[in-house]
Amino acid sequence: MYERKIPLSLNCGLDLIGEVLYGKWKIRLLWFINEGYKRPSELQRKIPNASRRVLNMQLKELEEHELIAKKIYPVVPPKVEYSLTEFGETLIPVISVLGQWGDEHQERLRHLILKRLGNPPIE
Amino acid sequence: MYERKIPLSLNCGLDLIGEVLYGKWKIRLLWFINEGYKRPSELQRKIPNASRRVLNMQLKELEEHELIAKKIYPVVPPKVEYSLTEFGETLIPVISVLGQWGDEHQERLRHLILKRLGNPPIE
DNA sequence: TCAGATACGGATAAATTTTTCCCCTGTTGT
DNA sequence: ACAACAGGGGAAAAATTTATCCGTATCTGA
Repeated sequence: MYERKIPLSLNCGLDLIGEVLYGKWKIRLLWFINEGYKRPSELQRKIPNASRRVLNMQLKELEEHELIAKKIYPVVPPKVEYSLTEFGETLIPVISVLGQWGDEHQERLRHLILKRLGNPPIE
Repeated sequence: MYERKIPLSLNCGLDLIGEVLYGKWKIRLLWFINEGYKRPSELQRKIPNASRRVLNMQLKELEEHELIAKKIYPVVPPKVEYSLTEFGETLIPVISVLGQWGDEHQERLRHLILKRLGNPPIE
């Protein structure tokens, strides 16, 4: 695994939540799992822009942070299901607040973001 | 400036808020500005782990996203003060929710994060 | 038998972000 | 005269995160 070279700060709550939520797709993974999309292949279809590899890596991190649980069914073809842990569920209202703010201000945000970026490739 | 090569997604509120809040120090900058630390040098002292350069860059992005306003006093030695815009203020409750979650679960989080990372350099 | 679905993971490359280093302006204090 | 502080910013290196490409398995349906 990658070995950090720059010191980590874990002083306040913001540092801590940042540590478990940073990662391009983590919030969306939590969200979709909460909505009932449990299997890796379902999640990959919900987030087609992400490479299969990163989703697996981020799922593993979420699991190591005890936000989700992974259940492997010993069947063939393989079947895996993720679910939120109790701890992970406490994060749902938080993510919901984030999403609401974004939704409430969508137009303004979209405009500001695009303005700042010139002509970025979208979607 | 850096020119994006990977497409941006701006579909849902989560994408949008992510776009303005991602950046290692942005949330903390907003927080400290809200607490009354307005001048660049004060902010740098509050966040000594960040390089001076990045703070300036992230402040500029926050400004372009209209979350903060920059006032330059034409005096010598130079004096600059940042403040939250009305728009930026709407984000404070959101950040507060993030911080609270992190605070509530600090012990568990600290433990989980350190466990996953082996022996990371801290602070 | 071959294509496709399910799932996992190593190695390497590319993209992106952050740090480091050096330089600029002008005033104040020693 | 010189260091320190106030505020900036360009260029390049380093750190970190994501993407791409490949290879592992077993079973099902055409």
